[in-house]
Amino acid sequence: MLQIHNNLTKKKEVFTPIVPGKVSLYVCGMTVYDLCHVGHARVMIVFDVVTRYLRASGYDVTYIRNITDIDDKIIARANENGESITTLTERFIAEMHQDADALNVIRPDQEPKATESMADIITMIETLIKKGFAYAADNGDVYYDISKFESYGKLSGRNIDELRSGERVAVNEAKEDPLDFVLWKAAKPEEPSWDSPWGPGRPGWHIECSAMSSRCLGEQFDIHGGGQDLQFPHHENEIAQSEGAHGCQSVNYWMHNGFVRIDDEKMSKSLGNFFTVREVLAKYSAEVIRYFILTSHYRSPLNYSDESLEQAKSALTRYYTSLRDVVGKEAIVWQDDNVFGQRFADAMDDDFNTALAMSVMADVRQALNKQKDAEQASYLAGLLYSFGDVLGLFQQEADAFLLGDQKDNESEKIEALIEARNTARAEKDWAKADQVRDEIVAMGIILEDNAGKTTWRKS
RNA sequence: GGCUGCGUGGCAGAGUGGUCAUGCAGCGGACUGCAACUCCGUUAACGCCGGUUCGAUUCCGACCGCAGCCUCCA
Repeated sequence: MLQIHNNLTKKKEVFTPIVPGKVSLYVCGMTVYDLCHVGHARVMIVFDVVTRYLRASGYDVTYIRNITDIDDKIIARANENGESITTLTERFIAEMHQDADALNVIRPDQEPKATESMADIITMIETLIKKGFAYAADNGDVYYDISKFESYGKLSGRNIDELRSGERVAVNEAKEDPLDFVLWKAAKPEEPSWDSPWGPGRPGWHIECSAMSSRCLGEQFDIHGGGQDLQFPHHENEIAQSEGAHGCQSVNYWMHNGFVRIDDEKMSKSLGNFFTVREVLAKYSAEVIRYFILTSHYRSPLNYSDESLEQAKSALTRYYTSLRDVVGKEAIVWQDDNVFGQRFADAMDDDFNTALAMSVMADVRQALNKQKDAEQASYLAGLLYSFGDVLGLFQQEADAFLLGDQKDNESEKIEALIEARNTARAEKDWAKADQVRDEIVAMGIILEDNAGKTTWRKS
C-alpha cells in the first residue's frame, strides 16, 4: 500500500487516487532562460521515478510538467543577448530536453507552456475578480487579495500575521496590501505583452500553473510536485488561485523534493554555486548522476561532491560487472518475486524510499555473484534489470557502461595489448606481462583475468 | 526575528524502543604468477544534557550546531 508524505498535512498518508487506477500528476518545471543545473536534474529524476513506480504499480499516470517561458528573467536575459524571448526560450527548451534525455528521464505526457495558455490564464483571472478574490489596480496590474482567501498559508504553515512580521518587500503602491501578489502585470514599454481586459501585459508567475494544471488535469487532481523552495510563495499562491476560482480542493497530495547542496549550502542560481548538468556530464556518465541522486530519500538534502559521485560510480561499476557475465536477459517481473520484490515494494511504497530500495538491489547483486547455477543467475540478473526499470538504472548494455568511449576509440589497440600480455603470461614472462599491463593501465583501463579470459573496463 | 526541517561509523545514507541496514573506503583471509574481479570474515555510529522506561540512537524536554523558507529560485 503506497504511502506518500503529504506536505499539506505534513504527514505520511495512504495514497488514494481520485479515480481508482488513475493518477494525475503535475510538477513545476523549468523557467527556460539558462541551462539546467543539478538541482533541476533532481526534480526531473525524482518525479521520473515517482511516475515509473506508479506505472509499475498499475496506475495509469498522466504526468504534466510545465515550462515557464515568460517572466522577468527571461525578458532580462533576452535583452542582454539581444534576441527575442522566443529564440531564447526555444533554445533552452531544446537544451533542457537534451539534458533530460541524457539522464534517461521519460518525457511527461504534456509540457504546457505559459505563453500558449493565455486564454486560460485570462479566464481564470476574470473568475477570480468576479468572485472577489482579485482586483484590478489603476496601473493595469491585477492582484490577488489574500485576505479574501481564508486558508491562505495552509501549505507552508504560515499565517498572515507571521508573514507581516517577516515582511521585507518594498511596498508596491498599486497593491492594497503588501502581501497581495500579482496575477497580471501591465506591460512596460518595449516589453512583450498579450492583450487582456486590463490592457496589454503578461501573467504573474503563479497563475500559469493554476491555469495549466486545471486545464490539463481538471479542477482537482492527485499529486502536485516541485522543489521545496516552491512551497512558499509559489504553491501557496497556486492553492489560493485554484481553490478561489474553482471552490474546491485543488490538490490532494503535495510532494516537495529537497535541495541539492554544495558544502552544505543550497545550490542555486542566485548564490552562483551551481553545476550545470552539462558540466557534470562531462565528468560522469548520466547514470552515475541518477544513481547518486537516488541514493538519498527525495525529501532529504543531498550534498553534491566529487567524492559522492565517485562512490556512485564505483557502486554502479560493480552492478554492471555482475550483470556483464550473465548470458541472456530474462524478462522478470519483480512484483512476482516475493522475497526481494516484496522488500523492494515495501521500500518504494514507503514514500518512495529509493535509498532503501537500492539496498535491496545490493542484496540481489550479492546473491547473483554467489549464484553458480546459470538459470538462477539469469533470474537474479533479470530481477535486477526489472528493479532498474523502476529506478531508470541498468538501461544500457553492461559493456557500454564499463567500456565507455574507449570501446570505439582504442579497443583494437587494447585487445592487441591484452593478447601480447597473455602470450607473455603463457610463457611465464611475468616481467613482460606486467609491463604490458602497465601500458594498458596508463590508458585508463583496468584488466580482469577471469576463468581463462581477460576482460577490460575503463577506470 | 518568525516558521519548517535536520544532526547516524572515515565518507555517503536508511532505519528501529532491546538481535543485520546498505553502498564506497579500510583491515584480515580465499582466489590470482602478481593484480583486478568475486567470495568469506571484520572494525566502527547514532550532536550535548536531562526525563520516561527493566532497557533509548529510536519517545519527551532543554541546549548546541546546521540547513531551508519568509524576495527570483527546483
